[in-house]
Amino acid sequence: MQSTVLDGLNPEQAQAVIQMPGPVLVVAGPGSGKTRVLTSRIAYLIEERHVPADRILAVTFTNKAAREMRERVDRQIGRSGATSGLWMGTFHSMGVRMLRSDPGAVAQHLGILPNFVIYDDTDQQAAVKAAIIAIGQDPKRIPPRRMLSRISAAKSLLLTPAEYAQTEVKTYDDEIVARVYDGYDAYLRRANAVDFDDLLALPIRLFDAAPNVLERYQDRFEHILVDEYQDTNRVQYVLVSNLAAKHRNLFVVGDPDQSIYAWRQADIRNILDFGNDFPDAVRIDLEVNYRSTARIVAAADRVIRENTQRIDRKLRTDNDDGEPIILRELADQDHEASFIVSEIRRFIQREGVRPRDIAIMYRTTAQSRAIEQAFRTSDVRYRIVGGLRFYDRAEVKDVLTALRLIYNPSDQIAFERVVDHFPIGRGLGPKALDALNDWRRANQRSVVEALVAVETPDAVDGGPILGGAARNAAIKLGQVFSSLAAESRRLPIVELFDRLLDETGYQSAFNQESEEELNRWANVLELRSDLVRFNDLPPATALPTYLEQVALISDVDALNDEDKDNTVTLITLHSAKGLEFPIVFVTGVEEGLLPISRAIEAEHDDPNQVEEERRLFYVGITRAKRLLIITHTGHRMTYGRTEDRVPSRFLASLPMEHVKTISARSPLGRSGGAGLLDKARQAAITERGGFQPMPAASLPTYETGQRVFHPQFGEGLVTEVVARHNDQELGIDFVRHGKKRLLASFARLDTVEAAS
DNA sequence: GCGCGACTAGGCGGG
DNA sequence: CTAGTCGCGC
Repeated sequence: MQSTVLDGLNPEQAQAVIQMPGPVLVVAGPGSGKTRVLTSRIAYLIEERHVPADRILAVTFTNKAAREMRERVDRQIGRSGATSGLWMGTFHSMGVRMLRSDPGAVAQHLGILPNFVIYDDTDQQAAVKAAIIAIGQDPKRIPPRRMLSRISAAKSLLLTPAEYAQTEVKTYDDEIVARVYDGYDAYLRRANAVDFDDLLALPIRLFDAAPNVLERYQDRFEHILVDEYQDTNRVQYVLVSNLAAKHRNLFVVGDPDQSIYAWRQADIRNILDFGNDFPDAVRIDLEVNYRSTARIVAAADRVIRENTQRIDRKLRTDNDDGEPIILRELADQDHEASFIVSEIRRFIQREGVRPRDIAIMYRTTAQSRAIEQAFRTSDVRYRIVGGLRFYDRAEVKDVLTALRLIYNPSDQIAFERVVDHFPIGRGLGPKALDALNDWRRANQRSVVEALVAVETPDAVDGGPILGGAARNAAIKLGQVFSSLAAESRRLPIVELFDRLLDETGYQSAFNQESEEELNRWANVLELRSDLVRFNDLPPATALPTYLEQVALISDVDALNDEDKDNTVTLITLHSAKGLEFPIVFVTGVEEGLLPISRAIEAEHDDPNQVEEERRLFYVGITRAKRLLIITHTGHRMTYGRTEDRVPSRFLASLPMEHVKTISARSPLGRSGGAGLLDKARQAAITERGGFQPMPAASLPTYETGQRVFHPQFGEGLVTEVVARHNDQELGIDFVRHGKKRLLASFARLDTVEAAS
């Protein structure tokens, strides 16, 4: 049978598509066509093996990847809806779906009611903080952030608070973690909330308590496919191997060299030890890179080969050499930013490059600010992936949180946010909140029930006792939220939204005179139009569906495809995994940033962290298809302090025969000069106890035949040098702009040190 | 209980 | 630098 889904695949790819039954591990290098293999395999299962779509589970790293993969399979099969019934999504969306599918069992065995909400990072921190205070500790001495990552690590090992306390506590610090974990867990259960780790761990607990639920899934999922397997953690491994235990058709794809989430408890052993975990597994290597030029592939290969924790293999490609990799040193982050923007303008204007084909990558989100600034004063449009998400803006989060409280009246964090941020919460301070909270806990009621009981004391338990202003505020709040909760079951969601804003007086919190506040109000209205898409759903399901979608959305998911043609992408190296662009800038490749200082500090005890940083650089390099530009600076401002920067150690492994190096050599006349000159000036200041004019001798001198780089005209060759008192007049033949005559001191030239 | 200015501490990545 | 907390006067 000649199959169309195998057309155009190389032998290894084709084998990966058809290899079955049993476990399969595909080790797929960057650009080796792994997405294509995944979609082809799904199409093959459905079309050739006649596996019903609803008996396939495919796990992806982002929702966006799931969406795109589904579209591709549909297209490949040539029949829309061919994949309906197929489970495709992230581990987290799969987890929440499982918890929603068996509300009875979930309530009975896990004590979680069907209207549970998902806590995001901010909510989690607030809950941890409450737990720290509850055990009589000071959140300033015990940072919630640190506690949370310890708790997350414990959950990723499937340890309950009791198990953690019993087996993991060795120091006083561990003891604190154990107690905070216990309090945090209780807090979440009281609020009928789950966190991201719960979405993975709770299904497993459900399977333990109700084996029939697990069996149902085991029977159903004849084929399970997992993408980005190198970034799965212990819980995800347990989940997947449980689900695949019956049919054993587990197909995982990954690249150990692109494992960049160890900090999130991803365990590289999942992929390295796949053969031990599943002894009958077939391993297939995809090593041919179809994405990048040969120079880029060579650079990637050389960079990653320095790591010790890896499977030894060599990347290959049949692609052309392409253009040299550009390694550019700049004075500081502003110079770096303006260089990037001027290069991009040149690409767009002179070479007809589409903005969507360009990406700028960086290690930390803070680095995007300077670049964004440079874009703002240009005519080039850009978009930032990550950073402050729309849904994280204070005003948007306020309204979302209030919607959450309508849906789940036990949501303590949501309640406290409403009290703090809505006009209707005025009058309720810490004392009143304590009284409400004490009553609620003692009587096992929701926060909204506590509010209602203030006015109409419970026949059995009485009600919370509040005085004066607090009492009135609590009564009002109780009325509004209990009536909104009742309305939510019959009103279309947009009307519910309007009622919420109306009855909480939220609009009056914005000063309509101030431009900034009007802007924030506009965001609230944008949220409203976001809701319109859900307005046709039955009122009972619209709200939970919407809240869930917002909770599970990732930065990359939010990547707005509408105007992608006209925008350059600014993205962190982490978010860039899985994407590709013809032109890629990897910026800030400096010690302390890439590798990040924390990894360097830990290097002595744990070299793995620096290795992960190297993999991150590798991920960045391998995103580029045609042209790779790497930048680093001589000094950089961090927290208002300017620090000298040293080029990253990773740059040493670049194959110099494929790299064109341009280092900063900043003549007078440019603010914030770089490198040598600046150091000379620094020395002059310290030695003579004050600023001295630079001696004329330190002006850069040029010679004919020298290659130079101009921020506007690009690369050129010095053809003529005429001495002019303390300066030089230069004749330069620019590659793209022809001959120009420039004065050395004003030309802002850099020298090109190595060319190819 | 609220709103303001002063202060300090964090210092990365994200479903 | 920036966000979040503290402590004051109202």
